[in-house]
Amino acid sequence: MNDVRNREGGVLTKAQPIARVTLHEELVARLRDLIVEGELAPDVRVPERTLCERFGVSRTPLREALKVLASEGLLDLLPNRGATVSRLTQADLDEMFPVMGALEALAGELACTRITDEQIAEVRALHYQMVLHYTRKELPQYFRLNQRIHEAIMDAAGNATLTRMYQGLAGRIRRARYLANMSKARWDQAVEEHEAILSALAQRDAARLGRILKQHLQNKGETVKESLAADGDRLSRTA
Amino acid sequence: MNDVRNREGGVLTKAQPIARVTLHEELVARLRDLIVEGELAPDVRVPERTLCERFGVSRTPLREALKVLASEGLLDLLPNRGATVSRLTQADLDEMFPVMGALEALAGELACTRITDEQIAEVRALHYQMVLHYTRKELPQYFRLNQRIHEAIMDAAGNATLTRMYQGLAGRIRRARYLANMSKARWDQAVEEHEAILSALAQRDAARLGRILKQHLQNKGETVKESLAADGDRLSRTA
DNA sequence: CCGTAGCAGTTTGCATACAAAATGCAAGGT
DNA sequence: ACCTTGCATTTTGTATGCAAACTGCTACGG
Repeated sequence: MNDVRNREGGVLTKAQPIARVTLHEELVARLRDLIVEGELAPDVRVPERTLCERFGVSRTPLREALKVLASEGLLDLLPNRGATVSRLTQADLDEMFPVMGALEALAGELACTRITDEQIAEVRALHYQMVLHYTRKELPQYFRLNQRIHEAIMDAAGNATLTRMYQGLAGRIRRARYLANMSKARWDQAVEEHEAILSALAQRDAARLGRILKQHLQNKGETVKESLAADGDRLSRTA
Repeated sequence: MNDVRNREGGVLTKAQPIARVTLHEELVARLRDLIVEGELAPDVRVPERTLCERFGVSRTPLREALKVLASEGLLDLLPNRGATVSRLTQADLDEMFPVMGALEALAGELACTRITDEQIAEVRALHYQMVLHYTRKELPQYFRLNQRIHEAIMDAAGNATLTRMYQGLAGRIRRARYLANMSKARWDQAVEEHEAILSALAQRDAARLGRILKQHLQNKGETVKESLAADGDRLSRTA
């Protein structure tokens, strides 16, 4: 599919469009990474000039990138006073997790109606790999697999609009999750919930999967909250 | 609250920050209106120069605004080939209404847990005013009140993150609703659903309100779909 | 001693300038 | 007649320049 016929009737498989990325596009991606990974601290003014030198570009594309990131909520732009990484407060997180819950619950419900057996098998594979990391107490790998499972369900939902909103929110939350740890009890609970997620998905039980995911996200929120409370607020002081 | 004490102990009510709006900010708002109201047709290239002359600004702030609107999904930006208003396809709408349903359902549930009697009274007032317009078959006024009711519930939910995502999606959907009409049966049904919404909200029955709103949005989606099917696809050819 | 005013340096907002890419058209070839 | 090719024009992407706003410091006055 997606082939094209030229005049003589010969078939030309449509080539991948050459990836020509404009500077501002690239800058948006790079800056987003810097912010998510905490390299740029919240509330610290980052002069445009500094960033320009860092990336070797002029101010014009950089400013375009800043505007985009501000509209995504990662930066705050004060007129005539430049950009700061927006601080993620506890209140922000309290707001974000319920929204994530609603989006993921919808994704789960939609996924149940259209997921293929192959896709379920893939989620199952990811799941068991994740459980393996759990038994080995490998938290970073666990997180990575965890994220991939949620993304796989999101993909199976087949709703690009939903995915976009999910990714936007997930990107902001990830900043917090970078710092968060997990108590043993929470980790046990999360894995149990993932067992239930897999089971509901395999049975294509939309209502149940929706409920579980909503609860799962609420618990994730609690986990992050506990972790931050324990740590002291590292979100503020990360260099 | 939010007052500030100066050195002598006198109270200074914190004044509204002077609205100094930068050009690109203003441009984002104005362009958004042009797009939502259909003044700029989908898929038509709009050269930057034209817009610059229209607004009397240079290309720099205009381009910053274009990047933001593109990140909101209202524009498509093709490298070296400028901006076009993104076409709202039937498939897009099919994706958007379920997401709206999930967001509004969450808003309803949250609202039930924190809404005050005064806020309920206000929603009730809006509701009866809306019903009045319904009995008089005043569709535009009906739409306006309808929108305000949904926004009032959103406000009552007290979740700024949720509100932002809702507004973003609502802005895009509104483009379609501008053109949509309603059959008598659909209109009757919508008003009935709004009665149920008011009732559930007044009883602060979160679960029920959530279910009703989700269904309500699904029906709205069906209504728009029918309307577009009847009209032929006006979204494509609006001048 | 504290507080304010004024000034130099910095930073931002916007306009303009220039290079690369795309578009449209006309001339030439098949 | 159609398709290709090359060139002039338009449009976009990025860099630079300039004026206005902000920042921090010093000096002056109470």
